Amino acid sequence: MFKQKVVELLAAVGFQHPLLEKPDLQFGDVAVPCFSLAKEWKKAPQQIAIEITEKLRSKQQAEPKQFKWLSEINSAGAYINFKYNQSLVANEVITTIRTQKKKYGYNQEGNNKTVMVEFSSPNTGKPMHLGHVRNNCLGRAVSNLLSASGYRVLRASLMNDRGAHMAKAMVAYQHWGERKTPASSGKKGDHFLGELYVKFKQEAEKNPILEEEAATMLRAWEAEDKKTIALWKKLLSWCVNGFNQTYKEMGIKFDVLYWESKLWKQGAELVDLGLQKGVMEKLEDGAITATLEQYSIPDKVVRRSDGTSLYITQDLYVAKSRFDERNLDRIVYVVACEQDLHFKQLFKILELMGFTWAKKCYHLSYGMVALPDGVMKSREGRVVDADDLMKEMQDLAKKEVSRRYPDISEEELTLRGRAIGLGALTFFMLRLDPVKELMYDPKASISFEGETGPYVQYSHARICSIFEKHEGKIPKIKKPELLTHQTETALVTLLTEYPAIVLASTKQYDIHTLCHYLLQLATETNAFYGSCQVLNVEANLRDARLALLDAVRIVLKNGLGLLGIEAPQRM
RNA sequence: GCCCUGGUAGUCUAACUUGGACAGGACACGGCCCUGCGGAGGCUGUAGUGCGGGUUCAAAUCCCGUCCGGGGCGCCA
Repeated sequence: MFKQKVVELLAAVGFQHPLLEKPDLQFGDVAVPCFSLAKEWKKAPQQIAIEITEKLRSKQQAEPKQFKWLSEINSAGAYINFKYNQSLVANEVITTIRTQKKKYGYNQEGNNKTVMVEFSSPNTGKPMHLGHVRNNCLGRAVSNLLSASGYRVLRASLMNDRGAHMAKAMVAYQHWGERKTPASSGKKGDHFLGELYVKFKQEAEKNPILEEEAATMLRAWEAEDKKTIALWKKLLSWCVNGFNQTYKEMGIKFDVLYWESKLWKQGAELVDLGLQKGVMEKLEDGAITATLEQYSIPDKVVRRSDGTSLYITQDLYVAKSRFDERNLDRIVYVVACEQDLHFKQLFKILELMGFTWAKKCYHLSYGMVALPDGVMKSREGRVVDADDLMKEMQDLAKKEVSRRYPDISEEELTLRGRAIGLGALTFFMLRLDPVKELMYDPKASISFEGETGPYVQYSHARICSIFEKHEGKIPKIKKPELLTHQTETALVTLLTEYPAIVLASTKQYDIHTLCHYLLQLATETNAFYGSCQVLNVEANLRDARLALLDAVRIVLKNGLGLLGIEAPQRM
């Protein structure tokens, strides 16, 4: 909120569009490099910095009121450094945070426009794995961030509930299911099916006839054979029940579910339209392809020679129907980088078809999640199962908690274990730039030291503990000018930056930026304790520090909330 | 083979869009703080831009080449 004032000040002395940087503490709170003006003004940047600083200072003398939020303006080399009037800034930011509470950091960038975020989109018939965990975490965080930026968010998932993988599970069930059910065997529905799927893979290697059976099963499904459909529905409902348990465990909810089984034939009229518009052309054997070669993208077949449609045909249809029906401002597809080309083709076709909303489609691509010894592939049987992983993390967290608090109740232990275990997992998934491949190292992920979710949660809980010691009293800030220690002013400055971090994180889908901000805030808070006492000091100073910590606590909780992580009061 | 993407200390990573003040942080390793308002902490030391060119007053950042990793190139999803 004060950066904007700096921009205005500079504009008043003829420096348009300055770049604001965060300098080293010794220099000030905001720094502006003058290199960009060197050419235009035909002067050395150092000289420019001195001149602008002089101008600002004389302005400051003329109208001191306008500058009361600034304490110093200095030039240093090619930089102009601004130092805030700390007590004024501290008072304003702390009061703002404590007034807005949960809403601090929100903005109205979205202006209530609607965005759909499609994520997760699992294949039924197999349980979710580590890759889905990253996807779910990203999808949830992006949704939360967009929501905080004033968008109406529709969380959507496209369930891939038909096709070869389901047919195989169905064949496997007929052979080896022995009339068992998830309930009778005490298994989660998706795991129950997952085991059948693996069984099919193993048996099919020995007995190729099974593949033919699966193909027959798929044809029967497509022909809507009654018995086949009944079997499919039974297996599907088991699987969906299983998924719902996983989503519940993660705390993820969807607003809209799409079912491939209801959509897979759609899109024919778009292909006809594409032909009319010359975006698509018929091949010799009757298949139809979108011609993209002139845009350096490989052509893409959108209708088979037998007249049936393909996955991308469905995607074309689904995109159009979403924009037609829901007045969307944007769709964000959270899908792994394997499908980069698919989305490139999809978006290009939509654009060539003349849909103006095509440019509002965004593929949030993320790198593969790997195990230390190679990439995860379900058929290799080295899958890290999502449910197992979440349970493992919670067990580890519980172990840590009970080691520290042996007398804790089982109920409380479960709550904390859940918050900490899932927090660790979620933060681990979100702390990296999405384009980077993520190596899932079980040992590193369970560590509670370093750049982790539990570290941020710990900082929050530690503040809560101080308030508890103070009998829950939350004082007003009376003398913000007492917050003069280096660690205090650093915290205040960090707090002012939070809304800008949220906005930047949202605009660029850079969730890891928010993660790093929270780590920094947590580190700075812990450093603060090292040099400042809170409760055992004079009352006005104590209250000022408590007010500061209260604001930090709110921001930590808000930030973790956006990431989809709980902020427990005790750990 | 072609296309996309990444390469930053022993390991992982930030900054790359918009080139600028000693490349920021974490883990590991070494030293210190050890009856603390929660040590799940703080302070501190060592150590880094794959390689080769180019543009620029200035390059981790932009351009070209090269090497290495990952992904993709189906009338599969």
